[in-house]
Amino acid sequence: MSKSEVVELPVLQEDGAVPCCPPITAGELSPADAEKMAAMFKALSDPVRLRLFSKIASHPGGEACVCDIADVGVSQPTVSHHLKKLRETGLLTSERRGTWVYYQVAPSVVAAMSALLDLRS
Amino acid sequence: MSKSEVVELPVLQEDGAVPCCPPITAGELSPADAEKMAAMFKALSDPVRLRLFSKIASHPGGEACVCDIADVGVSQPTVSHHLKKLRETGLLTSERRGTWVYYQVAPSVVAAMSALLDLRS
DNA sequence: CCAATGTATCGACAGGTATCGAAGTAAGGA
DNA sequence: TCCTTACTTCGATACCTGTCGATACATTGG
Repeated sequence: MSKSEVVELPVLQEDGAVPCCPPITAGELSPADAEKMAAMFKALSDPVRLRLFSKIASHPGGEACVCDIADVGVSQPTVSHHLKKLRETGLLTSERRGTWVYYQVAPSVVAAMSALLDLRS
Repeated sequence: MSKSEVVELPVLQEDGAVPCCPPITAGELSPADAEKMAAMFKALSDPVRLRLFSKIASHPGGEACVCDIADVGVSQPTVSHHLKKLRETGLLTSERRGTWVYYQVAPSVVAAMSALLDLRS
């Protein structure tokens, strides 16, 4: 849980080039690829999680303290629960700095999602 | 249910230019926008639905008969249930032609999703 | 060491959802 | 008209998920 190494979304290969799955319109998804992609979409399928993710992504540097984004209309434990889900899916990473915990958008997440949607053309 | 006019995803404006929601990284999402976007992601957050969508999207013309895509490892009623959800979300449209029912990818769905992910840069 | 603040985990509960078999509807052919 | 095929709807069930209050853990400051 408190690993210091970068945790990457199973969907995303750090290798730079090709994401896990072919573009969604390029051909029939394999069951395995569908499973991975669905997990990513699932993480963003809750309005509260989407707002948290958006708040972090739109912060300068793509990172924000929990205290800066916690105002989304649900209790503090619920915010923590959603952030954990986003972290487990690999969309966010977290880092403690003193009293506060900062969440960052995982590198190349948005770019990888774009690739899945076939934007190369 | 059997409307002949094109049913469009609430998330998507047919106007061509701007989708309902600003790019996810451009700023904090409003609660209302988050709700709409989450609904779209939710529709794609199930592996079976994602495979069905992918099968249709990768078919020539972006449409396919149910009989052509029903082989995804679940019962036929379950397939129908998932297709209904995709239709209700506005990602697919359906049309009966004689014995068979054809599902099509709703126009500009993928493009609109791309816009949400901020691919302008 | 203790208090205060920020964040995470736990346990419980209500509501949602994926799945199935069975039954219903629609179209075409004998 | 009746049967067959294609698909949808219905009802039931097991599981998953979002939410909360209470509690635990972590860090800083006194």
